[in-house]
Amino acid sequence: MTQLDTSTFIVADDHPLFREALIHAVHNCVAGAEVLEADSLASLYEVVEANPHADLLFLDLNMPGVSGFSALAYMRSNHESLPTVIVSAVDDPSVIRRSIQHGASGFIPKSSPIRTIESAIDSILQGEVWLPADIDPDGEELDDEEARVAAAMSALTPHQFRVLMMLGEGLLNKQIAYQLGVSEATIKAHVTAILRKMQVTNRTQAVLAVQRLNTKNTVLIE
Amino acid sequence: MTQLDTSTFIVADDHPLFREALIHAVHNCVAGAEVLEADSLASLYEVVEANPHADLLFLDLNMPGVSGFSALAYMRSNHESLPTVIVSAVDDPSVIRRSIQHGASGFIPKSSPIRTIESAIDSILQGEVWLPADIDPDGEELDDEEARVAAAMSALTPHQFRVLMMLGEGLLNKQIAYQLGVSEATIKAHVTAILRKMQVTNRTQAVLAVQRLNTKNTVLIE
DNA sequence: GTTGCCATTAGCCAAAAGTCGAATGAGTTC
DNA sequence: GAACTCATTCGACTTTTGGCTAATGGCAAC
Repeated sequence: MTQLDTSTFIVADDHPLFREALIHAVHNCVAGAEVLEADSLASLYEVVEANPHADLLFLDLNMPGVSGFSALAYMRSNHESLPTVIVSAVDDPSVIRRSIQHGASGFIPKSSPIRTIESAIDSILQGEVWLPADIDPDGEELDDEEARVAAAMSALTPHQFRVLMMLGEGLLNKQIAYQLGVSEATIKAHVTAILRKMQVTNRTQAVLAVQRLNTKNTVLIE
Repeated sequence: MTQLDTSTFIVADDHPLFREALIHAVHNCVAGAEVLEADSLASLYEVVEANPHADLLFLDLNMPGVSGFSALAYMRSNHESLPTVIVSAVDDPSVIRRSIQHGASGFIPKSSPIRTIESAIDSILQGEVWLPADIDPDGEELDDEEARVAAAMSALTPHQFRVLMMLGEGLLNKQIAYQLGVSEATIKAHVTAILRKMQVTNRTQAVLAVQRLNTKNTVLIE
């Protein structure tokens, strides 16, 4: 059992039961650890901003508000000092490899036995990259387009990122403005900035770009 | 070798070499068969409409203009009498299963040996559903949302379908109008009809719906 | 402190998107 | 053949997008 004073962990997952199990595992690894929870992209922002010096983030790939590597790419560039471990029900080798390529410090399949999860946490706390036993992280290169999109998304500011995710739900500027509690003019300004940074000319293309970072993509270039 | 008089086959694949190989295999199975080719969604429309009584269509899942099950879903409902066999470089079990669930008469992985492909063609011509040896077609149910989208897309008219595919490329109404040689007003009318049938309120949402039928989707509902 | 970046907003404008109603023509039913 | 349905087409009209300018305040770097 690793012993760290007042370590802070963040568990971002929309499944309460699994969140609880993971928190339990963390406590077994680090006595007295403080664990914060988030069940959506929105709450993740709040928690991370309120605790900029957290030690480790456990991030589910699919939560309300994001699906896929978008949140990971964003987190890695906007909170570089916060190591992020992906925790996911999807355990496709390509998804695992891409998680690492997008900057994750590890990948824990939800199907892992508790013992395995705990030893994974231990390894990661010691600065190692932890992966399921049968995965070769260097299997394939990251698709060029995917890398380009991830880089573009990294350049987004926090608000821009949130807006982009909401574009990805097919929302109108007006709806986004209402949900974020700002004026529509603000959203338009953000959207314009997003389109520029993503190098696309309209919102539909921006959404298509984001889709490239979905877990769901199994690259199939020919 | 099955013997049929003046059988007509359509091979839709954007890879010329593979098209040729497949045509060769067809000729080996059916002497004197007529084989028509298409290398894109656009040319597929032309060929199918010019030959409404073709006997079998070999369809690649990923061609210029479509990617995923969209074309399959559309073909199955707009040309019910034309059996369609999916031919694809992707040989993920879930993709194979979904092909059948979307109405394909068989699935031939591009990696199959020629002998296997020929015996597959033979089986299919005799009305059987042919699958790679190791696939259980009843593995999993089709995702509800995916089925809903496929059903909605089946209700589209030929023009509406073409327009939807072009929306999926992020094109403007103006660009679609130009490519199809009609006025922008016509495209707008089509888009409105599409939005209604797909039960969404704007083009971005329509595009997101189409994405659900991409090969690339590995269903991950929780 | 100045400079730069971010977030916010307003206002204006042009372009694009979407809705409605209407005309045409093809095909079907009775 | 009259009545009907439906795909396709289009113009007129409204709403949404998106670009541009400009102004404000906050925060961080140098």
